[in-house]
Amino acid sequence: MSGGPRVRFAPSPTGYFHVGSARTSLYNWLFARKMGGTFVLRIEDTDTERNRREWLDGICESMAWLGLNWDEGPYLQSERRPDHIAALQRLHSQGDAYYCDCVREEVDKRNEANGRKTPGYDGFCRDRGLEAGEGRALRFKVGAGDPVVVHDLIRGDVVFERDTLDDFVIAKPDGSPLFVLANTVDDISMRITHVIRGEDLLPSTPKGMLVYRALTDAEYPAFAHLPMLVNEKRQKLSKRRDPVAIEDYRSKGFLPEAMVNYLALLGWSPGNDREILPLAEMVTEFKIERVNHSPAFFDVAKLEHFNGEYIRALSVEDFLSRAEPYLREGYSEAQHYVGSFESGIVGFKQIAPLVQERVSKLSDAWPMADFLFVEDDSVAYDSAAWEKVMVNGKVAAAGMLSGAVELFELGDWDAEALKSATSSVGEKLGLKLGKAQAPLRVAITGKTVGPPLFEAMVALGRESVLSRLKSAQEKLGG
RNA sequence: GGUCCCAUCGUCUAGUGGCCUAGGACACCACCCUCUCAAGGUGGAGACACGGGUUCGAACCCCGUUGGGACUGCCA
Repeated sequence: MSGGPRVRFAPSPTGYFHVGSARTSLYNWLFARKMGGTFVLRIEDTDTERNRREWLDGICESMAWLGLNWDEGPYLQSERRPDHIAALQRLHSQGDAYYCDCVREEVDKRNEANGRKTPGYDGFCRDRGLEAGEGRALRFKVGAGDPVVVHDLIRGDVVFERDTLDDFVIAKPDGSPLFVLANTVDDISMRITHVIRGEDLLPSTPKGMLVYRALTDAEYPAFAHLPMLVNEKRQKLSKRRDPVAIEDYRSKGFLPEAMVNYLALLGWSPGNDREILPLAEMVTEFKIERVNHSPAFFDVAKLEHFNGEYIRALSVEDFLSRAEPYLREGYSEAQHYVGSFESGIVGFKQIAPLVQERVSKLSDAWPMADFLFVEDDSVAYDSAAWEKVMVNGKVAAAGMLSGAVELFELGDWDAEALKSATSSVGEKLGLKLGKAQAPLRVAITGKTVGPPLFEAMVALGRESVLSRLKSAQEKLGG
């Protein structure tokens, strides 16, 4: 493939894969797919203090899970160090960079003494002609000249006067290249044509452009700065205080297609009133110019709704296979009272469609169906449910249980028959079906809510149901 | 403090000068459906931050104010 645009997603592996990073990655991916371009994955791991191999693996796994396949990479920025060093040397020898031995405190003190309004670096070492040495960082010389204009595909032109740009550091005293340098050098050598990234990087873009021009006459890449994702306090999502790890959403039972769909709509809309749309359609509809300017709140409630929609759209077989790992997890964490997983799953398969339309996350399946996995004498009664239905409504509950035990012994064992049997027991007690089924539900599932009761009874089998009704009777009587 | 970005219902958004008494979705409320819970259906409440311009006409264009945010690191 040549000729098409080249974009890159360039995360730094310093933690779990962030929903904001996922959104950035997705937009790059959509753009590349839409334009028939190339999507490059580049890992910016130059900060050796904070980077860890496991985070890198996490990024790759999460991207694969979301279906964001990359065409090149992952390239490790750390392995491109020779290129960066060469660029550094070239900038220095060209006179575009100089060594500086100022420390923070000195600069601050000078700025204060000079009453300088912009408290950044003051250019103290610019003309001192220092050579490389201990404690000497390399700074890029911004100098005078025309303002730097970032042509942003989303925001239009953003103008930066050069005197508002400090001479920024491009290499540490030990020679390590820093972000703006490494990032720019890599974009040049990877022939990146479109830089699509978070708005937090907008202030560093003019600096990158200066480095870019000092290193090559090639045309600048086009830039597109995506609006931030924010929390309820409208602040940039933070790994420390906000629930942002893609891994966590995955383990809670969110579907990758729902996640991608939701993320795509955070800052972009196809323009008609459609929200739920398949990936392929997002690709054809995607236009980077249509991305919003303002920050978006990551609303888990809406994500859950999307997830529910996607779960309900699954075939039953697909739902079953996707839900099974979550059932296994619930099962293994509840081992103190469960029976065999295999027998439970047999029952689950029978009511799967009924569960499917009631959950918004795959992890909701276990609490809704755990009664299928427990031994008949170990139903875990929810204490509030027992109190409300069995204790407060003791007379009705006792009547329902004994009536049901009597009727369920004989007769057809299907949902319709069980429903009418329950109705008739209820009628004798002056109870409508809604009230009548409650004690049976608690006796059988331990809860007041769950999948449709009569189908659940069928899945459980006559023997188990009778046994559970009798256990409840005993507990109630005793 | 400085530089830059942003501003439509609580939230995500549609809207690119007349189609807007501003549309959709989530959340919320009510009702219907109903064996519980969901799902579904119907209805409801709910927004153009403010002030000036420009124009026959402004949510849309310009300026200002206010508010929010990002950056301001020898992190990325």
